[in-house]
Amino acid sequence: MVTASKLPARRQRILDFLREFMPVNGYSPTIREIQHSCAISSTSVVEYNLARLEEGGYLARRQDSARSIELLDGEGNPVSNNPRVAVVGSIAAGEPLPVFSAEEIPPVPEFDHSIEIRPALQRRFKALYALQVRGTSMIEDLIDDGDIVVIAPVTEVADGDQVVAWLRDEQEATLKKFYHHGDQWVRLQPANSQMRPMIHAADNVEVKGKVVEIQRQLG
Amino acid sequence: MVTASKLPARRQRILDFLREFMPVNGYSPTIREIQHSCAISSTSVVEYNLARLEEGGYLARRQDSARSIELLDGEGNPVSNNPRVAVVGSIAAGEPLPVFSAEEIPPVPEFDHSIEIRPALQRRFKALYALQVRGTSMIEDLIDDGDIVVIAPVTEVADGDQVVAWLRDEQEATLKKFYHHGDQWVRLQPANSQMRPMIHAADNVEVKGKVVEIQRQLG
DNA sequence: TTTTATTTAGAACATTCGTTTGTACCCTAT
DNA sequence: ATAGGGTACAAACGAATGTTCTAAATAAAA
Repeated sequence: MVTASKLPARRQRILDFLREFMPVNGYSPTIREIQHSCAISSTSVVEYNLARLEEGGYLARRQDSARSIELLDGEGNPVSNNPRVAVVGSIAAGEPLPVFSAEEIPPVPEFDHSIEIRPALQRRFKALYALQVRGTSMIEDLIDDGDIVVIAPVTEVADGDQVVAWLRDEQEATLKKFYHHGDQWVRLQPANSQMRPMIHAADNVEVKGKVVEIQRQLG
Repeated sequence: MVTASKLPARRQRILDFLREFMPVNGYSPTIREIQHSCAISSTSVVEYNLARLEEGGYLARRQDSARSIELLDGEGNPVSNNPRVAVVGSIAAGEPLPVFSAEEIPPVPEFDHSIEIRPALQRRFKALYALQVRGTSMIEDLIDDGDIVVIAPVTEVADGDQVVAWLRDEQEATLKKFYHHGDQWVRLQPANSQMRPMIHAADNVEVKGKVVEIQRQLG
């Protein structure tokens, strides 16, 4: 039985991470994945807290078995884990995206906002996240203001792909169509005839991922 | 693509074991568990056959990751209780839709084509189906030629909803935006300024459902 | 404060488990 | 027969991953 008492911060953070990770990925993280995602110095700390959580009825594990954590509900039944991805922020042409200020895609976003995705998507790509589109720079590709795009963090993209491009010098992320432009340059093209394509030095452009799904709010 | 050809006995046995083990346990067995359960002398034989099964589209695995086997169906989609809806046909302005010649939405379509949807959708609506859009009559609502729209078979719709409307007299189904037009009339409006709205007698228009999701094929 | 329980830390260990390599077997077609 | 593809075997490797131990730090209780 899950007691309602408050958990220590560390333990709560681990639990939060599990509740985010497992629906998104469809499988359990390893102890070391928990360790790194929760900024814990030792696997033994993770092990210790997992043991406490198991005692508390929050989860169950199999002995000696990799990726065997199962989240439980208040009655000790396994909780369903439909795939979700976190909406980690918004993106638009030229608008800075502080989330990407480092080079990493945020593994544990503080957002409590996530969207459900088709299970097929999570299988095709290792990690996914979502961004809400601001503005109509991709309107001719039928991506509207307010739409949510699901991003696969791939670095290899083909011409014409809709990509999240990180501009190193400008420290900005933008959603654009990607085209090679000679060897040393890339063209980032809005899907909006009122906006100009931007040519950038290839080494100033870091492709953070590409759009693999668009979700629109419908009545 | 899964070929219909018969598998070697060993390989079939492995597949059978997976299909029995995974739904029951909710997770994938390891190579060595397969090995022992199928009385195989070496892990490399399991590995070899798993590779063949993966090539054949029977399953998918993650590289270097324990317990990562996932079973797939004939279309490379996951075998699971993940919600799917049948793509029962295509729809466009003025184009007949024989599927609706009767009044029923086909509950168990013979189609071999279906798409996966977010589980949340299935929870919200009782029955769902999908149509592939032909033409650009809804382009200004960002529904493109080739897009697949998921339809919830509701009869009550609000002005502005994107609906599948069945025209009794014309025996046609069309995808349009729906507006009341006085008491006895409805206006079916394309989202395309080059096309005209159509005014119909209310009792000639049968709303078959409304669009609740749009899926677009992306690279 | 003193005492006790809880939590964190670091390191090493042991096992699990996917992967690779080399060889042999068994068919079928040439 | 022989060559080649498909399959099976055995062994070993190495990375991934759960486990354990000891000590220190911290929080809670007395």
